[in-house]
Amino acid sequence: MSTSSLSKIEKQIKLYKHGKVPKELRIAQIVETAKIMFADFGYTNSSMDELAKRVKVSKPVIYELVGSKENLFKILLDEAGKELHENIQTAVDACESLDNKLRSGGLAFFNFVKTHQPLWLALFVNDQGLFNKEINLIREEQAELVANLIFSSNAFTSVTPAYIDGIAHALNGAYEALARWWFEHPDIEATTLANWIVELLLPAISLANQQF
Amino acid sequence: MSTSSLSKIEKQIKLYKHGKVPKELRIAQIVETAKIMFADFGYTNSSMDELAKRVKVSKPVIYELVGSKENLFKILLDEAGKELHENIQTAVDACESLDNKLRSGGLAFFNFVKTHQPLWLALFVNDQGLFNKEINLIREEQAELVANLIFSSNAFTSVTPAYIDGIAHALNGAYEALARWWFEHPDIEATTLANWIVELLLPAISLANQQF
DNA sequence: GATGTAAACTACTAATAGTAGGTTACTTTA
DNA sequence: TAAAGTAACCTACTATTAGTAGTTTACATC
Repeated sequence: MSTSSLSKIEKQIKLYKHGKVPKELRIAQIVETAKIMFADFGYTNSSMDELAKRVKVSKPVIYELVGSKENLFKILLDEAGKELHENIQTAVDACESLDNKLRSGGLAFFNFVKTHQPLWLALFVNDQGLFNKEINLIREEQAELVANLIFSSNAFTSVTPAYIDGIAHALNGAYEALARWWFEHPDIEATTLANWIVELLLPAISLANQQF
Repeated sequence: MSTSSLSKIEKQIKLYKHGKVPKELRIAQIVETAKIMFADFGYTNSSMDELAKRVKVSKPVIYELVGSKENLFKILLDEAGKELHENIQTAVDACESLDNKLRSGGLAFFNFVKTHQPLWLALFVNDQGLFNKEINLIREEQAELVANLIFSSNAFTSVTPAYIDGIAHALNGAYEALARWWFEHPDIEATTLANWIVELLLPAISLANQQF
């Protein structure tokens, strides 16, 4: 193991010979280590005992400094959420036209996801491994249904299978998100929601149908 | 408490005086009870001890019949997934035109979510209560960004605030879903993904701009 | 060198997923 | 109808893990 594999924080910690490290630095180390663990194992499968072991400190130190496992996760969520938001905002602001803003903002989002890979999964998707397989299977079924619907007959004939599959998943995600949003706006009718998405999609579909 | 509050399964179980109930019926009772608990408390906060207590049976019986907590959850996921899929398929098949199929399928989805309320949350969204507040906050921020982008200037001027907010969340959900899908199709470029969604949205936006 | 305090420790509790091995009520067979 | 077999169920445990009470140690300051 070369010294260069140590993070800035780890190097700073090595300077304290007898192991007593100032609060702020230790917090940074705990958060950094937890980030790795959550990304690697997910929330449930990351244990505070293991975290303490990695930080080479006893458990009460962890609890004194970050409060609880839940809170630790929230710290990381908050951090990542802020970074994500800033990235997209910057990308959007850098463009003039609406379509370029949209393209650029979307790209910033996907780049964020890519650079943070497993952490993004652990933070924003679900507890890793437990039921993702099953839920993804259901989503796959739903997406297939959507794909057959939208991309049947004459629409979108000149388009790749990957595009069809991807857009079907995207639409499915739009429905899921709208359903979650609905929980906080329960006064709205189900038919209204269904119409909203139809209105959003029909222009694109009509356009595709005209093109053949 | 009136007898009518008992489910079919509970009534059947009452017929067995000495408490020894056939396997199949006991399994049905366990699954039914677990469904209520997961919906009420979420996965993590539902304990197998409590489940055993409610079913009025010892824990090993539960484990003998359904294997594990994870498996129990998967049984419910599978059940709900199948029902959801059938509902939508039926609704789609009942219509002729594309836009009616889309409307009808969407409605079936939202109706499923509504009738199953807390169970849908527990099964498809996330472990209840833990981080939903924080994740929703981040989503709220993202949606606001999207809303400002899409619905700024002259587009969609004749539209309600609820529509704007809802569609912004839907779009945000589309991006999230596409990112998840991307994990299984890593060969695709981020710019491609960004373009896909722009292409899907631009026709609707252009149309809205023409209308004013 | 004595004193205050920040940083850390040992050794627990409580909750909970899962199990080993034994018991009880019902069924079948002679 | 008594013995044998078995399906349903039980008591009493283990292991893991989030979180805590109370104590000790290294260092700075006087």
